[in-house]
Amino acid sequence: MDREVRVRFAPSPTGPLHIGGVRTALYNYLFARHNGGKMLLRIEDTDSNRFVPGAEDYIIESLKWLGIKIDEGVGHGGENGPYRQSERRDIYRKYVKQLLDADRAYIAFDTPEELEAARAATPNFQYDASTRGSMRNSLTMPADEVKRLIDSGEKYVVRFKIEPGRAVVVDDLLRGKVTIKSDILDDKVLYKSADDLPTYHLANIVDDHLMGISHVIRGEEWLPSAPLHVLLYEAFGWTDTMPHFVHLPLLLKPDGKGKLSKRDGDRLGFPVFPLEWHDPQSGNISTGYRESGYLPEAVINFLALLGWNPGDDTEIMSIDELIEKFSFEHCSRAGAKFAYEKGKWFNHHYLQELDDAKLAEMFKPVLREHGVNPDDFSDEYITKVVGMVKGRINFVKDLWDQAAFFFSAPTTYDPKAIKKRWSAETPAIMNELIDQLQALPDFSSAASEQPILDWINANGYHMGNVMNAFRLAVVGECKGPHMFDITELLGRDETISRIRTAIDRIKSDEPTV
RNA sequence: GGCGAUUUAGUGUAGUGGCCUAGCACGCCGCCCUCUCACGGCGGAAACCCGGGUUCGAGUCCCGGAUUCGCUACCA
Repeated sequence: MDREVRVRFAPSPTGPLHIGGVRTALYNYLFARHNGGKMLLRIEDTDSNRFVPGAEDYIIESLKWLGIKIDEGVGHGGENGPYRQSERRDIYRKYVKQLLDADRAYIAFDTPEELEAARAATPNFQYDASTRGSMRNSLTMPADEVKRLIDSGEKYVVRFKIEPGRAVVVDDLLRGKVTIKSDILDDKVLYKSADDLPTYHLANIVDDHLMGISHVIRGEEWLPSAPLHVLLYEAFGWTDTMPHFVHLPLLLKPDGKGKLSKRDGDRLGFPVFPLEWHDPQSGNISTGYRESGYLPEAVINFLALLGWNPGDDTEIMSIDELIEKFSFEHCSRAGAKFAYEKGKWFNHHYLQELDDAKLAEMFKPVLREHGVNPDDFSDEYITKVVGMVKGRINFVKDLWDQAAFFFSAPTTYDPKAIKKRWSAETPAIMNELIDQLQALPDFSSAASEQPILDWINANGYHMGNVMNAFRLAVVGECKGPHMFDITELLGRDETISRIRTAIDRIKSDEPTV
């Protein structure tokens, strides 16, 4: 394997990039970088019917957000272009002709209706050596008739002529040699005159060859057609430079059966696309990992481990570490259920490593969404808040649930907490507490905690009840960081004001027990 | 139906014939910490698809079955 490593990610612009496609791109990228090779991005838009505007830009932006860098290809320049298949018609035409001239392919005029009829008539109909003799093609029709039909504008396709009786071997780096009998292959359509475009199979082989691809790393759904591709390389006489194949296992539904689909994400509550997608046809909006608050490094780390491992127990890895450790030696061959719960954990982990000030910046838009103007608070204040509560979040937006009380006084009080911690004597004790707080020479957490605790003990009050009533008054419920860290940040005036409000409201709004 | 791939706890996985009384992580449960919720620390329940073989010895090798997934288009 002395050849320069060149891999490609070749999606179709038929919609947003699926998370499974992202993983394929990632493995391509990791493998290329690990071996000092190049990663190309090719857009396979040979199906004009399924083209979706915006999909191409979406793919490019997604890869960029994730940090998967493209060396060559659509949107990135390079010397082997064009990298968009719809712009390579001249090239494909030439190679189709080559196959036709060599008698390795033929022209077929059968209409979709005729094909359907043939399939209906014969149980396991397949357009191959056993049936092509009875179809309308250049093998069964006189040459001048073929020419006349073409000249008259009759639509036709070019089919690959597969000879039966051969054992075709695909050498897959992950699965070893996979052998298939050529008899079960059908005469695949390579080119359609209707839109003057090749199908995937032809375009793929021609482009991979011309672009010097050394390794074809793609999803397992391509394994069945890999023998066809091998045959195509043979027909073109390119076997000596045929790329190595790697067919990656698929991403499966977290529950149930089958491969992961967009519906699963909607149903179970997780994104299946890297970025938010606005469907141009339906107008529907699908959320993305980015918009859902995932960090790209978390998505990358999580995805990398879905079907691959470094050979030891290491789980937290930066993209550079992944590149360093990546190899197909440690790839699994079975499909992996999409363990999105673990994805959340990765995000939690990477969020903890983020600088508090950076997290605070990311929190500001969330504050605005909840009607809080972050400019009303200092960056220092928001940063401190974030530092206090970030340990309990999986997403940036979770910060609001944990820290809302730092930005506005509670307006309601958790009824269960009231029942448990707010008795008839509580208001009096809270009033005493106000006096104590007022008397504190230093309101900092470190300096205020002990005096207050001492006061509680000296009066024989119940520690849990007093502290939780205090917390209930300030926070609105029994949760949150260390009480005195909260009050230090809030300040003496705000703290006392909240206690007063609570004494007032809890007494009047909620019947005390 | 045909063809191919696949199979370790609920999930992602380690394991390349003895070091496996099967490891790690997520999730779950418990304990500790504690004014609360978390975090963290400690601990727990939980797996080699089944059946044959080969071998002194099999999660690891061979055969058969089952399972699951994919493909079976003028889609990729």
